[in-house]
Formats: sequence, C-alpha cells, structure tokens
Amino acid sequence: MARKADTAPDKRETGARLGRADWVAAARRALVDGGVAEVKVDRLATRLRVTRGSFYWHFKSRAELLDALLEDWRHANVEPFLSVLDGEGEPVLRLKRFFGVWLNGAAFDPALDSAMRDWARTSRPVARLVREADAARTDVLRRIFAAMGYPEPEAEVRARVAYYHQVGYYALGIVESRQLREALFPLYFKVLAGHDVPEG
Amino acid sequence: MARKADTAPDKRETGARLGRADWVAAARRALVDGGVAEVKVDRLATRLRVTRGSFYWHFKSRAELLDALLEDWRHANVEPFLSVLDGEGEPVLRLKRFFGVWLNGAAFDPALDSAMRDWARTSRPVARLVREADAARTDVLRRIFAAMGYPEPEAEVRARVAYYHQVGYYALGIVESRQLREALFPLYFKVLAGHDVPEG
DNA sequence: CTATGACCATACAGGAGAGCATGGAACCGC
DNA sequence: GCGGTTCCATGCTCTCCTGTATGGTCATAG
Repeated sequence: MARKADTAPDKRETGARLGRADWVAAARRALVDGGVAEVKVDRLATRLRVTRGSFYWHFKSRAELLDALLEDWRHANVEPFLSVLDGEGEPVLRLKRFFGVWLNGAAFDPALDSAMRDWARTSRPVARLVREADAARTDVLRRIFAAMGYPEPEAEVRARVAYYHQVGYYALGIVESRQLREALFPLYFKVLAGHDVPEG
Repeated sequence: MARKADTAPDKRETGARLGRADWVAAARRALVDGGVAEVKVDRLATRLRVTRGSFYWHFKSRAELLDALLEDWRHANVEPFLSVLDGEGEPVLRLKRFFGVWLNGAAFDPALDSAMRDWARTSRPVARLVREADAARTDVLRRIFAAMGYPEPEAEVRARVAYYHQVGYYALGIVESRQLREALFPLYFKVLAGHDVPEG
C-alpha cells in the first residue's frame, strides 16, 4: 500500500527513496524531543512512512544508527564551532564573536547539545565525546581571556563561568525573545568579560 | 526462595517489609544514575529483592510512582533550599552562604537536580515544576545582588550568571576534588559577585 | 527490453516490560 | 491463637520493540 504518499512524507521530498542521512536526521529529531530512549527503529520508520525493512537495509542495527548520529553531531556541532572561533583578531572581539554564536544560534543547535549531554549521562562513549567538546570549547574561551590580560587562574575561572553559564541557560529550557536576550547582552558581556562591549 | 535475604537487601533493613517510601527511594536512585527511562518496575523490584507483585500493592501504576517521586523531590530539594537561604544578615554573607550550599552539598543533591532537569526535557509537568524551582532560586539570588547595591537589570543578570553557571557545572558532569573547588572559590566569588570573599 | 542492484514490505521469532488476578505468608490487635 | 490487614509471590496477558529472512518493486545501465 501507498508508495503514493497519502499525506506528507514528513521529511523526504515527494516519492524520493531514503538514504542513511534521512534516518540519521529523523533520529536526531527524535533524540532532541524525546531522548535516546525514544530513538526507536519502528517509530522512526512510522515517521518516515516506511517500514523497518528499509532501516535494516541501510543499517546493521540500532547501535549503528546511534554511532552515525554521534558522528553526525561531532561533525556538525563541534568542529565548526572551534575553527570559527579560534581565529585571529582582537581578543575582545573574538570574545564578542563567541557570545554571538550562542545568541544567533546559526552555527549549532543548543537543544541538540542538551540532548547529547542527557544521553552522555548513560553512555560512556557519548560522555567522552561530549566532554572532549566541552573541554575544547572552554579552552578556546580560556585562551581568549588570557589574551585579554587576565592572569592564569582567573582566565580559567572566567572561561568556566562564561561557558557553564550558557550550558545552564539551555539546560533550564528557558524560552526568551531574541529582543530580550539582545537587550541583556551588554550587561552579560560586562559581567562575564569585565569589559564593556567593544565596537564592531 | 529467600525471604532470608541471601546477601543484602540493598536498602531496607534486615527482613523489614517495604513501604511506598522504599520504592520512591529506589526510584530516585535509578533516576539519578540512569534517567527516567531506567525507572522500571521490575528492575526496582529486583534491586529491592522482591517481585513486582509488591509494587502493585503500594502503587496503582508506574505513573503513580513517578508522581510520588516528583513530590518527594519538591518536598526535599526546593522548599528547604529557599527557606535556609532567604534569611537575614549582610547581603554579601548571604551570598557566600548560597555558594556554600553548592560547595558542601549538604542541603540538596546536585546529581538529582540534573536528573530532574533531564527528565523535564521530555515531560511537561516536570518541566513546569523544575522551572518554578529555578525561578524561585534565581529570585533569591537576584534579591541578594539587589541588596548588595547592584541596579536592577544588573542584579538580575548577575543572579542568572551565578545560578546558570552552577547548573551548567553539574550538567557537564564534571568531577573535581573538593580541594580544587575550594581553592578556586575566592576567584569564583570575585568574578560572580564583583567583591572579594567577606570574612565569617 | 532485460538484468542487476538499490530500496522496501511482509512475516516471523524473541525479549523486555507493564498491568492484573489470585493465593499464600507474615504481622498485629484482641 | 484467631481473624483481619498488610505485604509479597506466581502466573498469566498484552504491547512494544529488536532483529532476521525473504520476496517484491523501482530505476537504470547496457
């Protein structure tokens, strides 16, 4: 029944066949709004409007899908984050750019980040990966603060406060208008950086 | 087989019968080190060295256990937290006391707090409860900063940074020696409060 | 037009876990 | 020590999910 797609195939374009990427994308969505426990083969199949027979052609097992999901996250939410922000320029401007990433949310998905952290609580390899990402990110911040002239213990502490603060913000599941966040931005910057927001 | 408790009944004292509280305690432990998904009736039964038959005498369903778990958390980790910290005294000293709660961790359990937040990601009522707790706690902080003389928008921002920072710290699953944390405490205090650590 | 490979449906086996029903054991008041 | 209450064991049913096997359909190269 129904290769003709009764209503809407949810993600893939009309009638197109699926690939591993489609399954990973569906898994990512399920992870974000349900946790790993909700990443189940038959549910994804239902959502993609195919049967599990399709899945087991693309993947050997559910574990293989989770591995692919992990690699997908690493590739999309860790590497770019670092390469973009660990560049050149005035330290204060680099810091402003760092905060900007959180604010505009173009480079990465905070909800996915939280979901990954949730997953990490019950999976050793995931925990390792997430912690590596966290360490790398805080290290970028630490170097920026050090370049701004803060002595070593304080640079580390400021990096932590800034980064942990953001993680906490998203962990709380706070929903605020972009306007409000932008209005508070100068104050956040002053408190976290100990400087006023620079021009540019 | 075995009312005589082969090895150790895990929690309840020798041979004693169980009550709702025992099941809730077991559920809390399971929640902390496995997430809601691991709070399963038969696993708890195994851990308590009884069968599921016992459970369904004390509880109508698994959902009822989760409700009890929720109420248990609210009663143990929200109300005391506020009453203790919203007291009298110098604002700076109250702030120091607030941070002290995080540090010595006697008044509440940060791991449980994180587990609850994870749970809140996939449950509306839990999210509502956790958010109420968060709002109440940040409000205590905000009032302290305001009493310290910070004008209103900044008091709010400093309260957020301080609180979110702690939430993030635990969300990352960081494990540090108490020594290191105490060594960094003065710096944290200086960055977060804009003051040196007061005496007393 | 046909053959090959990519993609998917169907049907089966098996496990894990929730929930109910019922009988038995332990305990307590009297 | 007897009867009622409290607590627990045992044995079912049912649902959800994973994994495998196998055959069908579609696209496309030649």
